[in-house]
Amino acid sequence: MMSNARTAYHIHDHERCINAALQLTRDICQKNKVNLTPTKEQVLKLIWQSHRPIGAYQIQDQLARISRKAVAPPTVYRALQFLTKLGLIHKIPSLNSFIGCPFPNSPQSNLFLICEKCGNVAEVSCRNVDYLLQKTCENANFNLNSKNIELFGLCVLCNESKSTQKLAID
Amino acid sequence: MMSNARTAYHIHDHERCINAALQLTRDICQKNKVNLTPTKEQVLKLIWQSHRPIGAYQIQDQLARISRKAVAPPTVYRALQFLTKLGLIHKIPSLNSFIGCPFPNSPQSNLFLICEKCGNVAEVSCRNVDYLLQKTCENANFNLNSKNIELFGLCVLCNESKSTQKLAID
DNA sequence: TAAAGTAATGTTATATAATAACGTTTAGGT
DNA sequence: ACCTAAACGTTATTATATAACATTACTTTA
Repeated sequence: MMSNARTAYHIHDHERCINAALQLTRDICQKNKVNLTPTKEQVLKLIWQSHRPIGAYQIQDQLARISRKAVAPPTVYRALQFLTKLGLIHKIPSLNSFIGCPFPNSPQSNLFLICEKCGNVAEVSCRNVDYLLQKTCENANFNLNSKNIELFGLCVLCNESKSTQKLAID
Repeated sequence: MMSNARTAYHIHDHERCINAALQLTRDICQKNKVNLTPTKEQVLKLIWQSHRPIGAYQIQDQLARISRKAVAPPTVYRALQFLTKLGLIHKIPSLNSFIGCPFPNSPQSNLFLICEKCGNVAEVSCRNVDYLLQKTCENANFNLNSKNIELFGLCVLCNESKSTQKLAID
């Protein structure tokens, strides 16, 4: 089982998360012979600025601020599509927003642990879950291709300080 | 394990699905002492017209046609919220659309088997999956509240006739 | 190096999905 | 008949996403 729940839900050196993601991204782009343009890299960085998923239009705003010029939605959505195809980011459909993938090379598909209080999302990659879901689908004669698994609840920190903590906002 | 995959993905007497859903709905509304108004019942029927999820604006169109007058989005969304709260329908976030719940009384949360070809969706309620996900969350110190599990693939029929079948549209 | 090709980006418009805010109607209860 | 609360209507707006086409920039090869 792989998971970034330990870092995502605790105080940590987030620069390391960002750098790791960037490095992985560059590797993967090179392997796939695709071009990581400045805009795309900037979008990736914006997504990785925290462990909270970010919406396309928030990205648009921030990108416009950084680049000091107007940015239209297609620019953002193109970058999002590019990064999604490579497995570098994921869309969380129930939140209409996007999060960086901590282990884009993982063969398993991923669960999202979505903290309803602080908004942070951790990703878990688990063979047992994959196996059981595969079996469940076979029972139903369903030929499984892909999954989106969103689990909502409270992360460690928010759970410990249920009443005192507020929704963390940048 | 409960599942409506057998009916959802096969030719069947769909009137029975509709009637069962209506009966359950009336029971549940009575139990909860809430009022199933004609509009809400009509929306439920529209959602249950097939095993394919339907969007809010499709519901709007059809509702307007049936009632022979203009229907605004809030009317639809109110009905959707009402039915969702009672567990009678589910939103499938990745499709921005809504599907009737075949067993609203089930204590487990549900998996959606989404056929990417015909668009039909079956629901599966499975204790093992629930248990394993609960355990997985405990490992991550995550206090699980609710889930959205969307599985994409091919249903029996579409899988058997991969090349011949088209996307079924009403 | 000029021309052609292709990848990336810009631009404008529009489609699609959801909600806010407030006014009106209507169905019981007294 | 009158009051109240729930349901519904209405208008406007916000949020999310994509279509279609123009332009730029980079590459490659004649």
